[in-house]
Amino acid sequence: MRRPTIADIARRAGVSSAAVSFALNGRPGVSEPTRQRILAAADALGWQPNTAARALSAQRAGAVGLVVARPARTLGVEPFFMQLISGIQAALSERANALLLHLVEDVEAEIGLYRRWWAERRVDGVLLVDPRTADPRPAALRALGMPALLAGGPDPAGILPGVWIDDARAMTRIVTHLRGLGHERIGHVSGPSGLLHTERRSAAFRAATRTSAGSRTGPAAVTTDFSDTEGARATRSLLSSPERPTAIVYDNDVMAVAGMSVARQSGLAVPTDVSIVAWEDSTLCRVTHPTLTTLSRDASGFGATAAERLLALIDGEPPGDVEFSVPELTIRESTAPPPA
Amino acid sequence: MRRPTIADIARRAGVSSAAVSFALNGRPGVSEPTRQRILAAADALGWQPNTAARALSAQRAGAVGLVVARPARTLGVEPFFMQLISGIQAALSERANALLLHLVEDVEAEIGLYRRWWAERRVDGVLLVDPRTADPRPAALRALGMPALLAGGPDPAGILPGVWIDDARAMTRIVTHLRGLGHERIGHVSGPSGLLHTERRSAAFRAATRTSAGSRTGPAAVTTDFSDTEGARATRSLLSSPERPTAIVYDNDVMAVAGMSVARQSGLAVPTDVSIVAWEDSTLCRVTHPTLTTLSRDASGFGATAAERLLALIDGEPPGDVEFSVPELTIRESTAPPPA
DNA sequence: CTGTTAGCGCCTTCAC
DNA sequence: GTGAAGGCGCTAACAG
Repeated sequence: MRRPTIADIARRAGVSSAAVSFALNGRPGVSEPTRQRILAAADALGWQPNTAARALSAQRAGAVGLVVARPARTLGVEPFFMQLISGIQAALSERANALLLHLVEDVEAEIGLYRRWWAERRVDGVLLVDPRTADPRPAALRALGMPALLAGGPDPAGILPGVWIDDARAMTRIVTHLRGLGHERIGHVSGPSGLLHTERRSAAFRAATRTSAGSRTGPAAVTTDFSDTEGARATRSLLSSPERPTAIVYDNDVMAVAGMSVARQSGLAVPTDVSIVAWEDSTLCRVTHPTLTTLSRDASGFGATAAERLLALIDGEPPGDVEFSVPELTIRESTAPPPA
Repeated sequence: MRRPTIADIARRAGVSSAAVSFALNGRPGVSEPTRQRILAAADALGWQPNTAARALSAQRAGAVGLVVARPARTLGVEPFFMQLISGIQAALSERANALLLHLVEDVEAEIGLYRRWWAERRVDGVLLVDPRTADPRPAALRALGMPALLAGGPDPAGILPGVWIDDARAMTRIVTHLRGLGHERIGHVSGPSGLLHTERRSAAFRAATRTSAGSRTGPAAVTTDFSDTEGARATRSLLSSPERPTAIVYDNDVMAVAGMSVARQSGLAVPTDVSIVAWEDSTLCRVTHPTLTTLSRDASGFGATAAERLLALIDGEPPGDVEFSVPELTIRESTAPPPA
């Protein structure tokens, strides 16, 4: 049996298909009794709009895209992503939009995909994640004329509107906590320098650890590729420096765990000899001993906000940046006062 | 500037739009020189087919759906999922299909979404994951007449075709390895009993640990919800049982890590006093000390195979089950001969 | 207030 | 070989 169409409803209700369309979309043009009759008929038939037809007619795909240019391996370990997606969908579902997810190798492939999606009218807009310094994507998207929103930072190029979490204040919050415990030499194991949020955190770290006299109170920060291997290497480097830190802040959870192992192997106890803070809460941070003090973000809410903003953008509303809430610090067992 | 249409190409090449359609789809009806002229024109214009129009005309959405009914929290920690998605897309992209991903609360919501997607013609078919015992989904999908494929097991109801990884042989492989090291009392910390793959693993575990005399050689297996908390609890229970095992097999990585901590707190060394095997390799398994011996599956290849089968099903090819490769055992530091 | 009509962009039968 | 015409299902002008 064929799926019911508007024509079927029209026939059943004894009206024209235009009347049905009006009634279904709740707009003026039909009398109330007729509208009721039409709705009843549609309901009886179990009618649902055909996405393709609607998209063709409305010039709107009813879908937005999310492309991720990261190795799947890295993603799997980040609870942040799934939460983000979950939030994005909560917002999209409310407005009957779908999410197209695609994983690619690099930014070039990502741009290629945007080009294709836009030419095919497969999506109405896209959500960009992982903004980078010297990011080619905003300009490419502008050239395409494709609605897009940067989830993860304000666009330094000033091209795309963005939604972001305040990394700087989050970092300040962490450093304040450590300072409050009495730490003076704090280390930072950051992510790759090409990522914008990494840069923001590092800048904030430098600012927060600068003493009133103007000199820094800890060893230099170390950059990594976010992997456990580099997290371990960075930790070794910090712990063997002349100004050995009494606390270390890691830019993700995996590196924090790896770093904790290194500290222990070096004969240092956590948190007695060295305190550890991880950026991003996850199961991983709760199964270790000691459990980790972490920075917890509302990834889901962040995703929802980003999706809503994108939808508004697609609807032609004026673009605008939105700064999302500051993450909370969840204090667990890995942070304590420094050794006397 | 408007996006180019077939009519534009036709005008530019000086032919009818039907000729363009024939040329573009590589079917007879146009002379070779004309075809070339048309292709050149299309290329010059940067034409790409409009998905909505094509979908409407072809009665085919060019997209498949993947609904996941699990808390986002749980997913994030499973590298398996992202790898799976990555593989699915590799296969879909080749045939210009898109993937719609959606996370829901439970199986009822999942079925509701299938119903809507199908009524809206939003997707051409779906990939089901996490098959359960007494799973309502296959019957629901059959009632809808929606193409669907079970990724993760043969359908016990015999309704949907499936693609799966041989959990039984994988488990046998693990037990054989432990037996080879000399272990006789082996424990199993499994996932929730409602999941089919959990059931298969447990059954295989019971079969493999049964001695020739017919009695089992270890304590009873313990079921969990896959969380670190229950993994820890299960480990405590096993280690305090009268027949304390010298080796424990965990159904995921998070529980294995939690279990290792518990063992250590109980004063047992890993692997000297107790060996540990995790199901599913992940970063997590490599940042611990000792590093974990794990069962590594080709999630990406598995996803690609599943997607290909689904596409074939949508094309009307006869359904058929496919058993995917048996996972490899990656031997690391957490397994060793039992204490004498 | 209602109904007729003409597209949205693509594909495909059917005459030429 | 090629062109004209109609339909996929829905929406939006435009008359009635």
